[in-house]
Amino acid sequence: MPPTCPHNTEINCRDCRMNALCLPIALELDEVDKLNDIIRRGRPLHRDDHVYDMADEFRAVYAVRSGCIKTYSTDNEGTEQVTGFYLPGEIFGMDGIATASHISAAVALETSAICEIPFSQLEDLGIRMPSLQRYFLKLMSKEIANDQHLITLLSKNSAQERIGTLILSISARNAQRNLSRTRFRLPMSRADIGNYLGLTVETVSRVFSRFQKLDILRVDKKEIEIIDLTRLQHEAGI
Amino acid sequence: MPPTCPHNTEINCRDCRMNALCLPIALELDEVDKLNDIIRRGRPLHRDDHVYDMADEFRAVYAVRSGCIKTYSTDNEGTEQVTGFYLPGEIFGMDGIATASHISAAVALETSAICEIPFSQLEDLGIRMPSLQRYFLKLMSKEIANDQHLITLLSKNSAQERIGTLILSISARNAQRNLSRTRFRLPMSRADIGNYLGLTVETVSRVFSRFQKLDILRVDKKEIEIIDLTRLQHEAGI
DNA sequence: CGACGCGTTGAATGTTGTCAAACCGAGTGG
DNA sequence: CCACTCGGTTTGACAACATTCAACGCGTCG
Repeated sequence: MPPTCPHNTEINCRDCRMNALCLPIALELDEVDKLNDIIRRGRPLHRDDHVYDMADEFRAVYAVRSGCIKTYSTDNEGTEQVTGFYLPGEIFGMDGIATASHISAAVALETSAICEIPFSQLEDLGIRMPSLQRYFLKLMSKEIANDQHLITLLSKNSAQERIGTLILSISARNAQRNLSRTRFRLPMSRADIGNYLGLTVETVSRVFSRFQKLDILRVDKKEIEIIDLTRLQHEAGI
Repeated sequence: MPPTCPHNTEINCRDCRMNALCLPIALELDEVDKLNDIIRRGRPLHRDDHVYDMADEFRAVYAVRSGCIKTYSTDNEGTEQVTGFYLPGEIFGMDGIATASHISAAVALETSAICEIPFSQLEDLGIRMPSLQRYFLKLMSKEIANDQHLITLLSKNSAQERIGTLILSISARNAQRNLSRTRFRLPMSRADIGNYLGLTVETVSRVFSRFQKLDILRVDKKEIEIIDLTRLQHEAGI
């Protein structure tokens, strides 16, 4: 395996191809090495492997190196609420800080590699490296901002707008990683999309069909091609 | 004015009647004094006075000492999304950390007193007082948890359940401040409630009427009395 | 007094959910 | 090799809940 292969356990932050998106972006090179020293990289996760479960003790936050992680919570009646999809370069697991135990679960949607960042060590490092501390606060604040965008989406927008917005979000995040903005594979099922956006599977399916009929998207199972980006933005209300 | 009057500008954290809910809860007495030194208390805000506007430079976070603060964001078409209601003892304004400018606005719903906590000084203090740093991270994490509860509410619950849950939330937060759990005044308008919960004013009004007809609530404009708490919890899906 | 903001109520409309059926591809076992 | 199941997806018909549009009541303030 070349050193930059995302599934490689031996990789370090300095060489990781995500270091322009991930925590290292805030750090000087020597600081990156200190961060690298506390990070634990396990073997790749397979589909349906859990990173943590609801109510698990909170010990670490995580960075996605490859694949896709879904976070969700379950209420007392057992119904799931998907709270986020995390792509390479993104950090998840910050929900547990307040209560010392996770209020959501995290599961791999496909074969994924993640970096585990033990929180107590990250806190210690933050005290010695204010830029890291500040960047971590920024990350949490960004998480709040994301959640509030989702709240607005759920509160104000139609099924079509919600789904259009999600596709555009994934497209933009792919572009950040120098992947195609217009052709990609959705890592999540229709059920996950519907759950995340407060819609039924049937509605999700119908909206995909409508977008296809309107020549805005070409949809083949999970493969998506955005044919008319402008019109998709318009239908998404952007 | 007695020293504990919530509108008193001269009050300090040590004597503030909210110190069992607010940031001081994490601190030793001498640390509270250090925190107190950086806090700025302006004159009380009146209804519709803004604490900050969208896109204002992020300089501070804020604690509510009395009254009620509403946060909201506005999209490019000018439609508002209410993102939160903050009661005494609660902290708001953390949305701006990521972007250095606020992504929402904060406005007083009634005469309110707030404490301004300059963020750069809070950061400095946090480096010297790890317990403060940790508690602030907890606060942000709690904000994330709140947002995710709202996401679930919007995504999965009916109008009746959403409104019931909001009333129960305000009731519980009142109880924390040793106010009545069953009789209180809603500080926000029907429009704000609807906006927050993704419903129209008419729907909010209808649900209040239904709860009243079912002898679960007694509603008189903004005055609320919870007559049957158990049944309200049931209707709210709890 | 009249205008206005806010809240309530009614009737009609519509988007989305529910229920049911069928499809499709992948994997399994006879 | 084929029939089979199974999960995920699609489509249709119908029902339900919330929205929309409209009217009205009530209190406040100029």
